[in-house]
Amino acid sequence: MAANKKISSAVIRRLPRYYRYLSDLLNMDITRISSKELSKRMGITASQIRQDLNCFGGFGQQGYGYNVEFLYKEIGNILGVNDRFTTIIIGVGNMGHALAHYGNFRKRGFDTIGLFDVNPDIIGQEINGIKVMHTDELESFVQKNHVDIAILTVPYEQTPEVAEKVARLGIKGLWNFSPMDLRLPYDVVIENVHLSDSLMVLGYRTKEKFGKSRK
Amino acid sequence: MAANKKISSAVIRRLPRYYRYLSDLLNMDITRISSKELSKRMGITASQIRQDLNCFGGFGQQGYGYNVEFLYKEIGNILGVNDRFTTIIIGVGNMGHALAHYGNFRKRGFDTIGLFDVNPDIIGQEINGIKVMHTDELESFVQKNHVDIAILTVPYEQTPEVAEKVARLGIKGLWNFSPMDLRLPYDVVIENVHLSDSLMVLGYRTKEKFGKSRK
DNA sequence: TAGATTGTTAATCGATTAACAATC
DNA sequence: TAGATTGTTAATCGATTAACAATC
Repeated sequence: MAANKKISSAVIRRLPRYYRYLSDLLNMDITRISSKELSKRMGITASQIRQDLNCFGGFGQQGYGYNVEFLYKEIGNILGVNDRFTTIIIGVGNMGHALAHYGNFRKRGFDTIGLFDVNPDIIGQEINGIKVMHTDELESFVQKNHVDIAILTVPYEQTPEVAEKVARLGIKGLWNFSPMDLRLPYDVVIENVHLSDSLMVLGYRTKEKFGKSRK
Repeated sequence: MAANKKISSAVIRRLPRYYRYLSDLLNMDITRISSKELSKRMGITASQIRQDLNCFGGFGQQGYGYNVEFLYKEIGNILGVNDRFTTIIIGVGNMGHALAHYGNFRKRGFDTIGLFDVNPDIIGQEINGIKVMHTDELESFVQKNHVDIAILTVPYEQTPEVAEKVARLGIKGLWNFSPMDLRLPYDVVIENVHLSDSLMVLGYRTKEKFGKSRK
């Protein structure tokens, strides 16, 4: 039976990964799995799997392992898949556009309910049944609709300003795609997606492993 | 003077972040910075900064700190910004499209030299001066052009197959946007960008911190 | 029951932080 | 020179792994 110690960031970041693997197992009609077998599939230790899961509860059974469907649902609940988070996308450029089209988020518990931009060419366009509104309408929209998470895909220079505005309106989660670390004087959870950082790490590792000769 | 011990993943992942902050300092015409001052800006300890940098060399000077421009260039070199990595994008859907347009990669050392898709409506389109080719032309393209990194933005089901093809052609770096962990029987460096995972972590943290009442 | 596998405690490993001598 | 700040070693902290009693 799990205690409620502070759960570390490392553990939390592994949860979506467990969720994906369990989803795959379900699709393969596998009904039970041991930490040992799962460890082989995921490339992590069985010990870590059991430790991680026991942060949240005893989901397994001695001598049996874990019931895949049960564990899948439990992790889904921990992650809030059934809580349904409402999201808005601010900045419907190429990246915002791509995210608006990405169907996978819905399966994971996120419903996009608003799109915002300042470009008149884009405003009024409909994506996945949602009309792009002018960012000026953001405030009244947020007053009428509960918004959990704002996805920020605005140009670099505008990011701090828009982020502050969003935080001031009381939105509690912020998914930031700009290559800057936001720090806000508001009580907001921020998750950064620094794509260039990720690419640079890949470049470094490729170079480190295979060298880099050509210009 | 740094030894050449194995540099940990944690350190490497911080390099692009240092690079960004140094770039900002340069833009603010700040010529020197101490680890203490940088630590305040970045929200990490000065000790960590000095430890990290000393994995690669003694870039500072006692009593002075670090020369911003020099350090910026050194980290740039470590990351390979001047080595110029060539990249191709496979799958020019919404995400591939967004990445093809994203100018930031060039500044960080990456040149997109090829775009590939199988959709006849997309093939022949030009993005940033590059024509989208059919994926069938991939092999001959890679034989004629040195490609360091393949960016995979193909649909979920096709990802393993395309990844394998790319690896077989000798491409050494693979940036994967599909929500699956690729494992290949080839010597390839893989960096995953699991956007839904990141969003789920944000959802979890928002819920954890502020609760989640509404459906 | 015997075998398997969990939940959990203890041991290990690695990363972060603190401290300080070296030195600009 | 005196003050500041690095580079680096040592101490601490936290995360991962190992071990095993509990138990299905």
